[in-house]
Amino acid sequence: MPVNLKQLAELLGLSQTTVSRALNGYPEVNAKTRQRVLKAVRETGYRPNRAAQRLATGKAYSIGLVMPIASGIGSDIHFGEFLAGLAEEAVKHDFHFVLNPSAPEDEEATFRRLAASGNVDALFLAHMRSNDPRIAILKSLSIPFVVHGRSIGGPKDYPFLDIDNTGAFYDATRLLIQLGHRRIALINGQEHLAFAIRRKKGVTRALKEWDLELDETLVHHSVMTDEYGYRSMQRFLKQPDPPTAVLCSSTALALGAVRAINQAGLTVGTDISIIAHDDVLPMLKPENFSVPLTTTRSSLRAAGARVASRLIGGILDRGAYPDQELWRAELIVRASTGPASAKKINSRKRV
Amino acid sequence: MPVNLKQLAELLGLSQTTVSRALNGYPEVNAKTRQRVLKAVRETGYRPNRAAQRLATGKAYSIGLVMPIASGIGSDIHFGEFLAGLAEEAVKHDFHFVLNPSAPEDEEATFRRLAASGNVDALFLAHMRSNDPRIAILKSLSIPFVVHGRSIGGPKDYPFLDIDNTGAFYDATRLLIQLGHRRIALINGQEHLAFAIRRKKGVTRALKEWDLELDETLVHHSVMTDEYGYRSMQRFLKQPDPPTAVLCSSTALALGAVRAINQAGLTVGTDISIIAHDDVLPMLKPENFSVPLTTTRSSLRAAGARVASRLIGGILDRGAYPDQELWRAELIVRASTGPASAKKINSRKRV
DNA sequence: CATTCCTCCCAAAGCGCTTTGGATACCCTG
DNA sequence: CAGGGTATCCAAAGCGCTTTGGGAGGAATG
Repeated sequence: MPVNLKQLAELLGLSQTTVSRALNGYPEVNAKTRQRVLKAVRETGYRPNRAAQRLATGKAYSIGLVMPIASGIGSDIHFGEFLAGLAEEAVKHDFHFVLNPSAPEDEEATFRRLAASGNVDALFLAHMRSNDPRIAILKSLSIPFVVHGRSIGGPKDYPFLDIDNTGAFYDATRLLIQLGHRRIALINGQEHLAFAIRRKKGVTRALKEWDLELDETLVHHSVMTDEYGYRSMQRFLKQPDPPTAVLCSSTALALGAVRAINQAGLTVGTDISIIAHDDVLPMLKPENFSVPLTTTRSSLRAAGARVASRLIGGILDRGAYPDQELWRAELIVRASTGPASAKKINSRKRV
Repeated sequence: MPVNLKQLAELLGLSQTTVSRALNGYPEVNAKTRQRVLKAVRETGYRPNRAAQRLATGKAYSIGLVMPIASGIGSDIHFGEFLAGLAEEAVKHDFHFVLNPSAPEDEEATFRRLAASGNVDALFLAHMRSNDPRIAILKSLSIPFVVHGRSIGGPKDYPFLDIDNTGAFYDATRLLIQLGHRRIALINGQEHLAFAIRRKKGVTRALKEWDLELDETLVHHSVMTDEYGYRSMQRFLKQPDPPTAVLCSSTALALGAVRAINQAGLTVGTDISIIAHDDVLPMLKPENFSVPLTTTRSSLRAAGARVASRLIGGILDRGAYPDQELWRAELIVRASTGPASAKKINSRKRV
């Protein structure tokens, strides 16, 4: 038997209007009265009825999530982690989700349906590609949205939260170069994804500053699972002139890469250096690697929470959030990076 | 400018009452009238306002999801797949989700809060353990729920959807035994999870029928990732008397196991047989393995959809669903199973 | 023919909140 | 002391649906 606004108002000897206004921060209510109201709320445990608020305000108090069910995305470990961040924040504000599993070819229709339904106040978007067409669609539907990541090319006037992928991989590459590495490999995410393109750009840029060039045979793109990390590294090591250092776009990839390295009889950090991007997945901590991993770190869950904050803030029009945010990833040096070994790697394999 | 009930009623020259009843399947409305109403709905594209329905009925039209954020569960690939099934069905009925990320120790509090909030009509529960305490909690909160999986021990009178894990692994083991295998290994999910316990039981039972015993050194429990499959298999192969067949609790585990097998210079299907449980993950199809995988198959996404159906059906009290369902997994024989090789496996390694 | 019983429909009262459009009292100006 | 602000509060009208409590009309019953 939760108490409702009417009862609360009676209890206080006030009108519903005043109580409502006190709670929603309107100015035309005496400070003392507001305190009384707040106190009564605490004592009675009053919680406004969301259904009634929805009806009265026309807001849905929920955010739409188009869940990609394409191969290797929806079931991706990163998705769950980001979602946890989103949900963590949403639950604080009593926001709901409308989860829409959707194949890539149906996405546009899904957006339209969702926008027209009035069931969501805002949408969230991820897995940006270059010239991603979804941004234009969402704009034309004039429904608020926040993108996680950034497209490449096309208009830039849309709200997003991204990390500085170029910068992160530039920094990482720079570190490797300073340690004397010249043959640097990259095990990256899928080629069409914006973050992967930017990370590669970061590597290229750093190399160019030292008059080095990125060897395309030392770049692999794939779904970011441990298995592909293993395969890629294995193939790199088989090359006539294998890399002395490798950058991985995720700790999962790094896990596989490390295994391939060990299996080749090499040691991470001395024979070959490795830096991974760390999304701070609870199940895959870089400090727990047999050789603790040097990483560029940025919490995916924190990003999820922040996106949720911005979406919710926008809906409640509380507080002014920046429209575009670019988070800088931290470069954290651990034991997996060391000076380029003089020893020729392939010679080892012939033992 | 969506049309609402009032306008629709005016358009039809009927009262809101009658239109509402026509739409909600009440008997006291003439069949012809109902047809007229339905036709008008189609033409106008009328969709009842969910917020208003919520308020009027007191139902939330949404289901609560306690998302485990414990290590290796929330970010599990299987979670995403199940969730996609849930959402797929929910979206058809315009149901929302309340996602609650929660650490295991906070789960009880989360349940209470959720039940008291009135924000959800029903809850969904998964990752059953033996004597899982959460069932009793949910019962005491008297909120409808459906469990995916089943506890082991404790009262059995709660609604669930499970697959016959014991049966599936019994069948699989039987097949292996019939093919002449005697040393059979099991790479299983985490030890405390009910499905893993049951699968092991299935193996044990089948072996016992042939007067064989499950060698505990041939059983590994772990998070079901490709990496652990690899590690487990590697260790099995190093044993003095390695298995000639192995059962994997997921295709991800099998992926790793296959790699270990190949790496040892052995061939799947001839030197060593392998059967995996297949949750039908779009990114990991058993038929696409280098040697197509024999599996026990049961779609996780279908299970998600079914659980959603039952939850939603229960809320709308439409249709009678069985309270407890046990799905039988299909045993699908492909090329990864063959007669036990006469060749001693370890001898190969010494070449 | 009077009565009862269906069948089919309607008016109106909520559900619990927000918001509009005043009121009232008090304080300042000039 | 009249006129104009200002600060603070309230009554009531929705939001769009469901549901209660009839009520009219015709068929069936006695």
